[in-house]
Amino acid sequence: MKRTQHCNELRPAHAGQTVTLAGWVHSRRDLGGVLFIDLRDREGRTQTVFDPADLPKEVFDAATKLHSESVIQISGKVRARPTGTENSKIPTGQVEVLVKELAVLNEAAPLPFQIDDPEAAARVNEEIRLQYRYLDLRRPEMTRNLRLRSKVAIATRSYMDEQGFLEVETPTLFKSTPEGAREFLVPNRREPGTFYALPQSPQQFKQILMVSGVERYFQLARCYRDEDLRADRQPEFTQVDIEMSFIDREDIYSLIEGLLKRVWKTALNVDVPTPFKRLSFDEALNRWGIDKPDTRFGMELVDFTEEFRASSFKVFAGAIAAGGVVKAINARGLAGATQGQIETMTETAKSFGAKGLAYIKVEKGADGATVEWKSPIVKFFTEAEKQALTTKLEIQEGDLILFAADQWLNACEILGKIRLYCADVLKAQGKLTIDPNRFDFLWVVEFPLLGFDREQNRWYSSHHPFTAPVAEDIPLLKTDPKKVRGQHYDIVVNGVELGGGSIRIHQPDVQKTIFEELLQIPPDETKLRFGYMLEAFKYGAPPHGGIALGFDRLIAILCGTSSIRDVIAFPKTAKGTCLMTDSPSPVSARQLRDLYLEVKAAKKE
RNA sequence: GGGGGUGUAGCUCAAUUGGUUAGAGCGCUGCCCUGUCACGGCAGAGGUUACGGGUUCGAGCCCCGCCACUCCCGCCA
Repeated sequence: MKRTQHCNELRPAHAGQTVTLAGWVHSRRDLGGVLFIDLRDREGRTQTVFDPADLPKEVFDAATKLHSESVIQISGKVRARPTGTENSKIPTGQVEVLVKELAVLNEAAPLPFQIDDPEAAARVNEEIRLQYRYLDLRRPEMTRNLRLRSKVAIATRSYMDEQGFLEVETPTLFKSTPEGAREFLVPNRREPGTFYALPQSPQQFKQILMVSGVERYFQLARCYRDEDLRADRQPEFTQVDIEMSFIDREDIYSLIEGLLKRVWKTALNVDVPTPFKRLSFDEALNRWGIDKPDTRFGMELVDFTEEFRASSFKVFAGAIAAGGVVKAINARGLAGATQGQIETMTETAKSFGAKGLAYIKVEKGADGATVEWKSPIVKFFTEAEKQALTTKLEIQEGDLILFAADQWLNACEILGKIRLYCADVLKAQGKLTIDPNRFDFLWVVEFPLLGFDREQNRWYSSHHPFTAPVAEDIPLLKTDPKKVRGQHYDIVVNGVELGGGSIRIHQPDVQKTIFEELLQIPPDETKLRFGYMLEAFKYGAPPHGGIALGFDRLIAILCGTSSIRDVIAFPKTAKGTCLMTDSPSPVSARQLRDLYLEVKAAKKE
């Protein structure tokens, strides 16, 4: 071994021992005579002392020339630091190593950015951090993220093993199934014109594994989707993929609650209370206007449909007459919203097809004593209507009331977006604070199985076509598909969708109804795309279901970062490129020829 | 595909809103300094203001285009 201890190991008890350490030059403090070098490795750092009175001149001179991040190995004697020079900021601060020997293992060139100052390094442009990712990853914050990710992966594996699950790997060279996300394609050299696709998820393989009798499957599976990226979306990402046989929804809930309890305990030493709250899709929309509510703050949606049914304010009464609803939220403390902020919210409403956004600013009146409702619409309201608003929204001075009048889903979603926007504004103003250690876990259940696509005039699966309907709703499939609830569940924490899954259809006739009658996929196409699955299901398919958790998002939440790039060792940019390796990149004419491919796009300069 | 933001020294940022020779901190180079730990002090080098056009007597700043990074919408069964 090139070292006897790591850089976070030496304590006063080691005094007198001769040790060898190796690592990176974290910082150098040359006082002209004595020279200090902080040596850093993965575990921490240790101060080493070079004393010219005690060292050959060549060794001391070599030490004075060392650059930050050069890799060195030193040997010397551990000693307690002289009284008054201890450093309480680091765990090894009571001791230092008096260097006798120095070996420069690798001399570092001047750095493209500093990594020894955490605050400065965190502000460095991400473009440069990605280009020199190996330097970025040396920063303790990034090392911590990698370490936490590893711990959670291992905790997940051991929990799943304890629960009787088998870890099974599934192919990444898969069949193209052009439903859902756009796929990455891999040309097949052996038969020109045919392609593999990288899987969007191991969905079909894991269901086949249930037919195989595996009963309990899991995998930390790499998934690939060729869609545009976001802070929480990468073209390749990792899922904790799970599938079980002979179970109901309740079994999945308790399994995942146990897993997350274990993960939070392992990663943060936090005890997560279980079971988690459960919300129906309807309730989530009704109260928070979104199917992944952040319940760490209030500002819930309040319904005023009955109060305004006969209103002389035609915008509201008209929406209700057309079968819609009137809902409102109270953004407490936001009466001082700027014109720009109101404008932003109005644009949000309009993007959902609303004509505008009705609001009331509740401010101190001109006389300074009474409270005045400043709003273009309040003149249309009766006293009874105003009274209802005051009571149900608990209106007081400083409030901003925002309305949506539209079809139920649309009205909810508009206010759901605006609620989150208001929360951001209030957070920025310091009027809303959320405990960073608070985690509001909840299940959202009873999603509608199907949605209706007006443009294509057909139904589509709101989750995926293998999701089982709630048993008692099966008769409705042929009479009133809209009312059919799916056995689908999402796990949500703090407004982030951590994962989702469903109990699957295991009866071929139900599956056939979904494919052919509702999704209107022609039988021959069904056979082409899913034939092997339907075939497999003919030979004894157990009832089964599963779930997939976004592992990168999970780690990001645990690390307290909003970008999953911070928890992936080598992430890609928003355009899907790798700045370190400069990929994707062109290939040789020969490679293309081997694949029988021709590039038709104009060459870029 | 659409919208917003950013791009000035190796890094992080300034540049009095179109006006003389584009500055600072850190880093880098050299010198000084024997108890520092973001060591300190002195001196120095370092710029095609992302790139390409345009307007102007004059552009880092205004206009057009383009590239990269980033955030959002669409998209992500």
